[in-house]
Amino acid sequence: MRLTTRGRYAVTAMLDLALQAGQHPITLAEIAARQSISVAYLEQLFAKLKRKGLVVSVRGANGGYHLAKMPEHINVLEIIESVNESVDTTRCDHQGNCQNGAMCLTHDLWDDLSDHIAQYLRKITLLDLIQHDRIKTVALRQVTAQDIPLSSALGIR
Amino acid sequence: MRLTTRGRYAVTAMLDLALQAGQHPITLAEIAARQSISVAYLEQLFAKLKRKGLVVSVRGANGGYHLAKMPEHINVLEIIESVNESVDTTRCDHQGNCQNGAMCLTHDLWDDLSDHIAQYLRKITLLDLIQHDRIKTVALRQVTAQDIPLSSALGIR
DNA sequence: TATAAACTTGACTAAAACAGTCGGATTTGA
DNA sequence: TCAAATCCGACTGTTTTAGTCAAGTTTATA
Repeated sequence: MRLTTRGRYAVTAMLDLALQAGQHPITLAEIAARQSISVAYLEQLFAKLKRKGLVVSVRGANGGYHLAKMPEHINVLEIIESVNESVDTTRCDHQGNCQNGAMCLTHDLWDDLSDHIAQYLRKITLLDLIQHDRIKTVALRQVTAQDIPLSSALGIR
Repeated sequence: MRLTTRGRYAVTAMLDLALQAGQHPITLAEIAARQSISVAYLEQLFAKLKRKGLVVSVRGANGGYHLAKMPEHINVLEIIESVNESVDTTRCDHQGNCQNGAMCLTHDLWDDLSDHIAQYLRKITLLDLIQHDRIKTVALRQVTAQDIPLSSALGIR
């Protein structure tokens, strides 16, 4: 388990995709502009997200990306694991080369921690993130958001 | 929060120190032999552990290290943070340069996760680790352990 | 049917972190 | 005195991170 800015970018981009979801696909250029990530870097990340089946692409003009599943069926753990790929490699790999009991113990400790983190992140879906932060997100959204009335986004009517 | 082999080595070494605790200080050479870590690397780690007040040193011949506190008052989090020093630097540092709501959201997500991990690790003390793994540890300990009867270590009488 | 918009792929790079090593200096018990 | 031990700073090779760059392929649409 590695927690770096790459994982943060991936979650941010996926969240952006979820927030902008509609009929037409979303281009990386749009996400890049909104989230201040270079298109080239997003390409790298989305290649992995696509490979893991989290997004689907539409090639050619007017192409872009969609979420492959509903926001409530995509959790944060799978996003992070998609871009970081190698899940934690414990030195003493499950058995074998433990020098003695103490060595094995810290292995278990690390293993338990990994499970704990994984469980925590697996429970958080994109929908949770959208709902938790909807008001702030919409309020600060840039001019491109004019297609969504602020009042309805805020739940006012 | 970084979780690497450095942190694992530090916890292993501290646990070794706790298990061997007695009147005379424990040398790095002993720990190195038991845990298969080079003395040079241990020196680097123990310099940081000492700086953070987790161990005390005795210089000169017959010198070595002691735990600075009782095992129940040393938790895993402080050991890891001692050797990794830089606690997680979130790109969007608490406020300021958040490009928009979505960016801020992932910042919060990451922050919450860090808290969660920290809480988990802070609850685990060296004493917990000793007690949890006492049997295996003692059973596999090397020849130097002849001073502790296996039966008593196993709780048999 | 051009053509421009968009994804796709693979190679490349600078900087940082990791995982140590090495040489020497200092301290101190015996 | 001398050997055992900590202390200290500099150094190094490898891996990962965080990207960039160039050259494709695909496809809607004018």
